[in-house]
Amino acid sequence: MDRAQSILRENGLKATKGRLEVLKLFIGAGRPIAQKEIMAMARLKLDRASVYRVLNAFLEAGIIHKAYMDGRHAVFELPDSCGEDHCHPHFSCRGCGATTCLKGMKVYSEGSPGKGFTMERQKVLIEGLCPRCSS
Amino acid sequence: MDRAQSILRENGLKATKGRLEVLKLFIGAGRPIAQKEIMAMARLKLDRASVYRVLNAFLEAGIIHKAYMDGRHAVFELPDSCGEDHCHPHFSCRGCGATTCLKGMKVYSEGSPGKGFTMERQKVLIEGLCPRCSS
DNA sequence: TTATCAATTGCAACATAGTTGCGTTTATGA
DNA sequence: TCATAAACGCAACTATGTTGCAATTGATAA
Repeated sequence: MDRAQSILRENGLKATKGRLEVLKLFIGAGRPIAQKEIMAMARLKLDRASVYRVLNAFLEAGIIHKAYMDGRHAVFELPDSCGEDHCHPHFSCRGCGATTCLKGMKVYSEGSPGKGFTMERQKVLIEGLCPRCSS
Repeated sequence: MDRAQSILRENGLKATKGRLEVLKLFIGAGRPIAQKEIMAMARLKLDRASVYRVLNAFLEAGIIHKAYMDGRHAVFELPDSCGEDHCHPHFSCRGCGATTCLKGMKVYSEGSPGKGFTMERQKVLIEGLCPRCSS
């Protein structure tokens, strides 16, 4: 029927109310969101523990990934166009705290980390002021 | 007398036992460290709250800066060679959890974040396996 | 050197993010 | 429809970090 349902099925996860709700929020948001926001946006009441379990199940299945840590809490997003090993940078606004994906930017690294280091993933977080808070 | 003392004086901070101890640990470590490590390495007993207050005082004064968030806890370091707006990337080992500064690497970004965004700081965290955990 | 006073500390309580155990409910597949 | 394993809600717990307050201590001035 809908996209959420088929994503869950593809990943061998039961299509429970909570999972559908959370997944639809991710699809609808189109930007990285945190557990707190999920609780606030969800129409049906979800238990905090259950939301974390849903997030962990999604993470394990690769349905979402951890965009970055914002202060003390994690921010998650659908992988969309980014691969596991290299993703678009994220922008975090110092003013309003909002998160944006900078899909138009690419980040290159120069030099090598050193002998013996195996690089698996690169996370880039850019901090500053968003258009609304800049003016 | 010693470097720690003069750093505190330059920044108008009282040279208390706790501050000297924490600052010496940073100087001695030569790598990013977390509050937990500070508690473990400190010879004289320091209160958890006091360590956080020392860290916050140092952050405010610019003596240290937050290298990045590792899971749920922050990792701090002396700024050394890196400016406020752009710093060397950090390497976090998936195996042993150790943190390393990749001072030999530089990170460039291509493209612009979009109209109206003001970029202030860029944080790069590279995850993978360190030489010891790779073999 | 000693007195003074604001800054700092230690303790305890609190806040927040995330996890876990357990009994109950629910989605799936036979 | 029924059986069953997975998922859920609740409550308790862990870990990181913060805050209020009384006691202590470092820097300055006498």
